[in-house]
Amino acid sequence: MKDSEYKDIGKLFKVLSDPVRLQIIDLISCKEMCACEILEFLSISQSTLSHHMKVLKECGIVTSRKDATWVYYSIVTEFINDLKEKFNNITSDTSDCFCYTIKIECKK
Amino acid sequence: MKDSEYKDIGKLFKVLSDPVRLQIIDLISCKEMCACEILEFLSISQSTLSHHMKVLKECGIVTSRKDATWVYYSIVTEFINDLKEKFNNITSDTSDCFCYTIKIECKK
DNA sequence: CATATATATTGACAACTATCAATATATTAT
DNA sequence: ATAATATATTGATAGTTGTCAATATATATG
Repeated sequence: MKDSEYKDIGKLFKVLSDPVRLQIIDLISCKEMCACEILEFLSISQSTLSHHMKVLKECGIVTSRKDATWVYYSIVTEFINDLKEKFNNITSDTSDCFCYTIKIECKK
Repeated sequence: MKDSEYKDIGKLFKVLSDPVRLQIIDLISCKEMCACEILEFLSISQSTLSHHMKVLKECGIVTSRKDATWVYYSIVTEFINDLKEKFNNITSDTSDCFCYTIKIECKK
């Protein structure tokens, strides 16, 4: 696995490291919700929610569609599954770990 | 799911959000390694590695055993699996999502 | 005891970010 | 047109953290 891939996966985990964003994901994984509906469940300001939704969208975890004044958000399941698979890869003994491809000189 | 649970899971994802720590996990998921061996694979200082190993240990993802001057690190698989399960819970429509337990007043 | 190696800790600094109030934009209803 | 509602953007701020050099501690070896 390349350096850049660890960075990319790290960025996604960074997005998932915020408890509010985890709550949002939990909510919209049950059903599609508009921002004002999500906001009712949380105790944050509207601008903060808007910020979180932007972060979730920009990284690919969430998608949205606009209907009149409302913006409906939902989870991109394939994207999440892809991340899960990559994490499985990292946490198990797989041949594409860079410990098999990089030669090191260890004095041990 | 309680507020504190989202916080706890968020903290674990925070730990996983660093690309260097992801590399370390990838390495030691292949086989147990001592710090100096891990260091050979990475381009960071020894003190930085020590810091990362402390973070990984303190959150429960990694465990260690000391043998002479060497400290050997390995993954706590059950812990990782537990996190994966919790993430599956968050990213799917499950009855313990707080959208089912909290009553909201939405004008929609 | 002295030297070398392995690991941990401390302190400092730069970079990042979650949050809010205020404001802006867009759409609907009256 | 005006008011109300939904969402986004713009600073500003406070808190967090990854990194390194320097230092400390621990163990083995000669």
